[in-house]
Amino acid sequence: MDSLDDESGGDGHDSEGEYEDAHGLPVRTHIASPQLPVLMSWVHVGAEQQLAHKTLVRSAASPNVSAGQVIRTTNGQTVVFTSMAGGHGLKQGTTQAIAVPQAGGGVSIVQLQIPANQTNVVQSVIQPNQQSVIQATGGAQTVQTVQLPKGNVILLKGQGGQGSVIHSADTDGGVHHGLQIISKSDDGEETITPVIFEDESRKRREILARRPSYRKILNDLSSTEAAGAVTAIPAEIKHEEDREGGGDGTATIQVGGQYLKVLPASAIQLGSQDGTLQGIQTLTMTNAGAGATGAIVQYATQGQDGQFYVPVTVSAADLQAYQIRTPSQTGITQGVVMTSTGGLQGGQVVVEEASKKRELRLLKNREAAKECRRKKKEYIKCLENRVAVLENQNKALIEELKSLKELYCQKAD
DNA sequence: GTCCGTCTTCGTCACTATCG
DNA sequence: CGATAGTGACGAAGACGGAC
Repeated sequence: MDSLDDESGGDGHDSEGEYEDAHGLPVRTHIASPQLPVLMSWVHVGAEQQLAHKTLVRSAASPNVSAGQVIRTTNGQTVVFTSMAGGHGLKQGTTQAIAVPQAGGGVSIVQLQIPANQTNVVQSVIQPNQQSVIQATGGAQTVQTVQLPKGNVILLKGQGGQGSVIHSADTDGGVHHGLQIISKSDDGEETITPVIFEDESRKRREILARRPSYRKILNDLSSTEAAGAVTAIPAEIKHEEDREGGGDGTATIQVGGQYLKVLPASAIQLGSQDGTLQGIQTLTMTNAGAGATGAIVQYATQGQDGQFYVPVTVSAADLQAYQIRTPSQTGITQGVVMTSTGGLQGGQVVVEEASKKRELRLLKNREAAKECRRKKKEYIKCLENRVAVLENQNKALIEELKSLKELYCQKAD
């Protein structure tokens, strides 16, 4: 682990460590607190703070949260937890856990044990993907060493010298915690964004129980992301490449989810984006020649209920409109209108529009599916995180109970 | 190296909820 | 009521590990 590097901050309890993040940038971490950093909610730092990662910090501490925690980044890379004295902070003599979800996956559980009757300064060197240590000093002498699980990172990372400060102002008896993020740009301009904490984790759990979908669960996050705000996210909160539909310049017709490549020679070939055909097997159209009076369209379909309607004979003089329908399960009719008066120019516009419309829809749906899966992953991760946190809490409570029992027995003796 | 089973990821479809 | 987003279900493709 890196050496600890004490440094006095505004409250006199600052100390910090340094490591390189995943991008090779130096990240200095700093956790200092006479009590423990007690963040009862997910703290999300949006893009407007120019942070490379979402910052999610949560503590599984008791609902009695004291005001005065500070999470500070210097050049966007230093994290400071500071809890001011007073308020309804963590009780001394307890063990607390901070769960830190990782941007690349995984969750770090930081467990901090606070000795009784001592002033606690928690010093930390948090190293990614390494076993790290938080030291909590009690008073002048006592040092409590707490191990962080592998892979822990408190992600508060800025870019280009930008820094962010999450500051909690003391408020009314610790009931509400007016945390703020102060983003400092290169020119020294400060942007203060309030951190909205919901009151209790229990409330959030209840919300979770009522929420049937990831959308709703993550609604808070989404809204705050859009606003660029830093806000509390329910405890159960919470990217990629696209494949563009290729176009070879040939007009395509969309029929029942398939693509018909329209060739100038009045021949229609069936094709799909991935070369496979579902349901529609063949579609051939032959013109008897430029002067011919008829066109024969053969359309064979297989599977589903692929009904279709095609004119079998058409007059060259007429505006020939072929409408091929494959009533899908949704009832959406994907019609194709094409003219065959010597060419397919007029129909190509319509065809292209339909094709583009479909491609756009597929693209959007693709994106939506990705986003949905991402949220689902996050959701599952958060549930797992909650389990870990609650297990830690449970362990701590058991320990506390044990010690109280011992104390009681001693007094009884 | 090959085959096979399992797992993961992704695209698509179908359906529902929501919104204007 | 139509457009859109969200999500479950399904299948395809690839990765991966184990058995041979």
